[in-house]
Amino acid sequence: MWEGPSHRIVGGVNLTFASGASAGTCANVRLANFTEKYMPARGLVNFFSREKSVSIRDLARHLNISIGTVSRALNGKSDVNPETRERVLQAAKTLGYVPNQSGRSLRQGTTNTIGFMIESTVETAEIGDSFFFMPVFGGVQSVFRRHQLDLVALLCGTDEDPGVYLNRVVGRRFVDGLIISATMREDPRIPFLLERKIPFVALGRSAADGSFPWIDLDFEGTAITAVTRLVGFGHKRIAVGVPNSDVNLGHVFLSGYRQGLAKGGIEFNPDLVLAAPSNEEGGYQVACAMLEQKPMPTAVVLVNENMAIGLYRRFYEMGIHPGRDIAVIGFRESTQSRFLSPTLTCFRLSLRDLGIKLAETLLSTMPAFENNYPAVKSGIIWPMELVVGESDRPAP
Amino acid sequence: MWEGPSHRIVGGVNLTFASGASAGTCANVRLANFTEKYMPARGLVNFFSREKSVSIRDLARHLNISIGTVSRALNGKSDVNPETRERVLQAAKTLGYVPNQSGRSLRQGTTNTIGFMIESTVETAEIGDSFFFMPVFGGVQSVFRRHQLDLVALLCGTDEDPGVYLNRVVGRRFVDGLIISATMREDPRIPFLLERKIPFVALGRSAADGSFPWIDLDFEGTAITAVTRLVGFGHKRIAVGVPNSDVNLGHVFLSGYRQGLAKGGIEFNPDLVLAAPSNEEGGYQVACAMLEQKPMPTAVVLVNENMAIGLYRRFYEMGIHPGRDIAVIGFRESTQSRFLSPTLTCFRLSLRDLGIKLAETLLSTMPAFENNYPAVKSGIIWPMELVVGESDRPAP
DNA sequence: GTGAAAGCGCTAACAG
DNA sequence: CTGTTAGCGCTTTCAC
Repeated sequence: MWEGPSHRIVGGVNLTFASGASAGTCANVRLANFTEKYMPARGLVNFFSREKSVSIRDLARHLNISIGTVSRALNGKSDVNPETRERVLQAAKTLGYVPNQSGRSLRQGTTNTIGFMIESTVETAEIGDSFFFMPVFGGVQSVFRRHQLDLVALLCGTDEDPGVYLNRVVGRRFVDGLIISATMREDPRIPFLLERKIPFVALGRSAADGSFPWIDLDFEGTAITAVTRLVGFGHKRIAVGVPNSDVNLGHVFLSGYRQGLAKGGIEFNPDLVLAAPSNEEGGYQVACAMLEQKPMPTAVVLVNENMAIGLYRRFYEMGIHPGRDIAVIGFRESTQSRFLSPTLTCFRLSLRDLGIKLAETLLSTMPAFENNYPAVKSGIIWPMELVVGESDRPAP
Repeated sequence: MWEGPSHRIVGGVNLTFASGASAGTCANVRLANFTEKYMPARGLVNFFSREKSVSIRDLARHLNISIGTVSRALNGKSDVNPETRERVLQAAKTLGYVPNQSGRSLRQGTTNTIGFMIESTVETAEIGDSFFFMPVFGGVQSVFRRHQLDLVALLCGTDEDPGVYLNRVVGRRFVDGLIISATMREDPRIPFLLERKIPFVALGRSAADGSFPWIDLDFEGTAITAVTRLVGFGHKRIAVGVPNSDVNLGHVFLSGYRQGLAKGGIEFNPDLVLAAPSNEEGGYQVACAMLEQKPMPTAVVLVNENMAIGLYRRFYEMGIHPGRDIAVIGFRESTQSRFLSPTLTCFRLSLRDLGIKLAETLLSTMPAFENNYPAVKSGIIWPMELVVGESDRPAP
């Protein structure tokens, strides 16, 4: 993992400073030497029929043994002659046999597939950049592979109700378990899954009555840390950018913001709570709202790092420089936040580790795997460490 | 769709200018009023058993008719008494019946599921930001919904070979069709899918011998347009940032770059071709490489808009301002490129429409749907229109 | 217009 | 250790 030297990591008691003002490294630039031209496509063939694939019966016939034995050999059952097993495995390989999942699922009642439900609506995609999800997926998969489980992302379209979608997915027995994200404050998916006894874990808390397995980023802690840091710099008017949807993390973040203020002896001012979409445009709007206030806040804490880009832009248009004229603390460290100018003060976490924990938590709730994973006793709040950038240095 | 007024859209013969220097809008900022604190989770219940779901047999028993009739009623067959159908539908609703997909698939040989294969490796995720994929997914789904097809994203992990993964997905009969992305110059997935006669469409050309259905962004045309524009501004030393992987779009983009140079009467200089990862860090590296050259190129064309962020950063560190001291043209217009400072000159496309076309192209190759969709005669190059930002105005 | 029955590919139970 | 068989849930003949 590449790390920009201009960030100082502040985690727990450790405080490290890096030298230099450079955000990146110049290593690994290679000159390309592509000379060939791409080949234009010719006419298209038609795809009329799917080839019949080889079934377990074909395999058995080919080996002149029964399908039961083949099945047992393939599934690693103990009561099968090693030599026979070898022959079966060999034949399976040469014939290109892959078990039909529908057949297995129908028989076993499991699909060996886990779904990660992500919503593609703009509003709910609070943490929805793929450079968020991709490493999380990677971590999840690294665990699932050990158990021959496949991960698929379930894409609930904009024009479909998440509840209806979930009902279909669950009813069809499409997956053995679910990871849900973008948890709402009141999220009907949770009682639904609990009632159906579908194993699941939520990426994000909710306010739902009744408990369920979840992991959430430390929105509360980061907000407290950020506000406390700004108060320490002498800031008094600290704005906060929160989502304008009912996604629960907004409530949690705001709670932390208020706790941080209280800790610093500063009175909460509702006018400084600015709700906007958790993206670049939302950040632009937050900056606009700040500019209208008199006196203008001297600092702002954002629930989402993408907001920083739009916020920077609006301030840039006004000749206001973050880190010089105003203090900005973003949320999650991302490639972008490292390469912004000025680099963004924000919080770091290992998305891959988060994915691993999500997977382990899910498996601990599944009958087939619970022996391998200790039951999670309660929700998990994922710690994040402060990464000091250039955007929040000045005291007012 | 929100549109930043500072961009002038230049598409075909139309040329529109917007006034003002603002990149965004201040509308729709709402003050939040979240007062309640989130509820902490209590202890966890254990999830030991999945509830037995209602089968078609249960439904039949409940209605005192045969399962065959129930099936026909649910599937909209004509030879069923309207009254009976009504009773069945009603009962299905009240009992919460959802057909088991494995049963259907086993019987019908289709899964009613389409897979969109995305690779989570950093290197291959050339166009891998979710604000790319999400709208594409949305478009795809809007078409699939008409045919009761579900879209799932197939996540090929970093530690798994795409070929092995694809083989498993296909062999298991997990999906009826596939959309593959991040097409490599020589992509073994393509002959594999062609040979197995699995319906698919590729997002991205390849150099593969033999034809197949694909849609690709106009990397060639955009490169030509960008270079021609820069040449028109008087630039002579124009660098190009391309991917450092074998993803085919790099070759195509470079081809367009060379064509643009040739058109402008400028000799191709291999030293100006800079290969780097298609992300912020890569852009940083490209800027580094440019800074080392003497004389420094006066303009640069990037194959990926994320590179612009890192490139901006490196130039910022050196006090070099894009749009004033150097000309930058990025690739795809994104929320980020609109909110960068200066805004990025780049190219616009409708990702949703792209998704729609992908879906339609795929369906045209599937026996069950080909009647509804005209066969695509060859690969499709998706047009993009120039969006003039602030990053490329000056002639040197 | 409906019921009965076969069978998709697979695994598990049981008999030998 | 291996073969036989039942049956997972569903759709689709075919008979009536």
